[in-house]
Amino acid sequence: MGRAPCCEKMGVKRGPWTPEEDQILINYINLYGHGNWRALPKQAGLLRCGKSCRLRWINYLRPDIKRGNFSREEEDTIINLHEMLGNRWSAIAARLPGRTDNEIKNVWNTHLKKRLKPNDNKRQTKDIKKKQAPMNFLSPVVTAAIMPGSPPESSSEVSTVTTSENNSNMCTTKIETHADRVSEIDENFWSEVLSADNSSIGSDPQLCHHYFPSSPLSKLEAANGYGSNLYDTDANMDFWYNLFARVGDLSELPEI
DNA sequence: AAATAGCTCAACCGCGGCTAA
DNA sequence: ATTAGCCGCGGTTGAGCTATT
Repeated sequence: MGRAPCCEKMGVKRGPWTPEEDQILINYINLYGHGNWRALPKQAGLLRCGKSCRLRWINYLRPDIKRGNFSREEEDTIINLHEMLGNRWSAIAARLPGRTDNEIKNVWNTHLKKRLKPNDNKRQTKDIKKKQAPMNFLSPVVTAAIMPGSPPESSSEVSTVTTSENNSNMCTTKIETHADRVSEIDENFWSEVLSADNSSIGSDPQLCHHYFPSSPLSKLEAANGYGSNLYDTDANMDFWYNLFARVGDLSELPEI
């Protein structure tokens, strides 16, 4: 059975929004919010379907929208995130404050895709190096635990073994890269991660779950629930990316 | 100046996920 | 367990703008 159309085609206006319609929508949402998009147009007195109203608000009228051209930093962020996430525009947008998924999708399709094409390989190498840069928001102790030596030369050299032990409140995680490159990370490591500054950390728990289903975090979570706190608070993509880049080949990150 | 090709981006479409009945 | 409705997402479209011929 097919789904009913989102709105009746008869009597519903389509196409570009007029300033008057914008104002009506803004006024209504400012007064009553947007609990029910489907009911909104009727209540606000707009001859639009709810979907159209939602789109207009999300992509254009929201007060926190950043207008104007993308900075070089924003473009680089999009490129990096796209490399990891693919066409998950909303996930990418979540990490670019003030930018919408639609806008990012447009920028990617019109500019960035073309820009990347000629020297894709060079770009990827550069980006991977960038991702493996030291994490300044962590202490030298933790950084050293994550980055015990130079990065592995090739994926074939890397073996990943992750274990976690739970002795009441004590939690120890071993990350082995080569057999001769073993780091022990004690509970101070995780405490430090938990207390890391939000502004520098950001959050993307979903991404961590996607990328690192068998990560130390997941194992910790299974062992004593410690990891679940991390997911709920400061799961930082770059941080985890760097961490697990140490224990596995970047190119072997699981597909989302 | 006119025609046309290329580009941009707001808006639409259809699908899948989620949830309540 | 099934169905219906809503929301959000990603892909696509097309009007309007700009550059080129």
